[in-house]
Amino acid sequence: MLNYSATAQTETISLELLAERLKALAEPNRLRIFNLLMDGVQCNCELSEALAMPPNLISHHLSKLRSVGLVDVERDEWDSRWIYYSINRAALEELNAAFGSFFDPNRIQPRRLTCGPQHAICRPE
Amino acid sequence: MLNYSATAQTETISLELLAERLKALAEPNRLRIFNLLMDGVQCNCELSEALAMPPNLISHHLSKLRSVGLVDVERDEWDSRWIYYSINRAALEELNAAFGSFFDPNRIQPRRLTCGPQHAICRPE
DNA sequence: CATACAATTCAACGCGTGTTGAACTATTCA
DNA sequence: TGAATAGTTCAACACGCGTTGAATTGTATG
Repeated sequence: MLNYSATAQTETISLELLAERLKALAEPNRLRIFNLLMDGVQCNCELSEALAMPPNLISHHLSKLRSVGLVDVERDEWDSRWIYYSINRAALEELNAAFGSFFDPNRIQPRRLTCGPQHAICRPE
Repeated sequence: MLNYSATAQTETISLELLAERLKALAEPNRLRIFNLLMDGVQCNCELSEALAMPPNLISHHLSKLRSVGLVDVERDEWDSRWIYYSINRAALEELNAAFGSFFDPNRIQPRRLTCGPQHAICRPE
C-alpha cells in the first residue's frame, strides 16, 4: 500500500489513498489541532481552549482526522466523560514515508521531448 | 519560512502556508498530473491524452498547482502555441522538507496528563 | 431523582471546488 | 485572408466543506 513504484493501476489506487489523507490534513485548523496532538495534548476541552475554537468544531475536525486513521480515540478509565485523542504513530509513519518518496525531488525526470512542433504525437487522431 | 520549531506566531503562519500547498495537492487528478510532470511529461495535450481528461480540466488543475508555486510554465521557443509545464524543484524541496519535519513521528510527545478527572484545568472559568 | 459536565450530533448557512460544454485567444501555416 | 492548432477562459451546475448555534447523548455527582 502507498507504494509509488508499482504498476499504473495500483499507483492510481494509492494516489487516491494519499489524496484522501492529504485532504484531511490540508486545513489550517486541523493542522493546528494535529500539532497540539503531537505535543501530547489530548482532550477536546484543552484543544478548544488552546485554539479558541468551540468544542463542537474541534469535534468535527477530529472526526475528519479519525476517519482517515491518523488519530485514535480513548475514553478515561475512571471517568468516561473524558475522551483522549492521540496520533496513530503507524499511520503517521506510513504517510510520512509515502509523501517523502512520492514528492522526492530526485524523482524529477528531465524534459521528455515527445511533444511540441518537432514531435507532435499528441493529436487526438 | 515553513519552519516548525519557532514561535507560535510564525508557526501559525507557516501552518497556513503548508495547508495551502497541501490543499493544492490533495486531489486525485492533480496528484496524477503531478506524477506525470515528475516523469518529464510537459504539455497539456499529452497530459490530457494520458489521463483521459479534457484539456480545459487539465488547464484548471495546472493553474491550481501553479498558484502555489509548485509548477512552472514555459512556452515553446519556435512555436509559442505549445506550453510546457514542469515541477518547480526548489518549491518541491521546501515542501518535502517541511512536511517531513512537521509530520515526523519522532515529534510525537507522550501523553500530557493535564486534563481528566484528576487534573481538571480545562474549565472555561 | 436532579443537576452538572464532556463531548457529540443536528440543522442551516455561505462559500469554494471539480466537472462539463461552449466560447474565446493567440499563434502557425497554406 | 482563412483554416487549423494548442490552450485558456467563461458560465453553470451539483456537491462537499468549514462554521455557527442549539439540541442531544452519556456519564458522574450530590
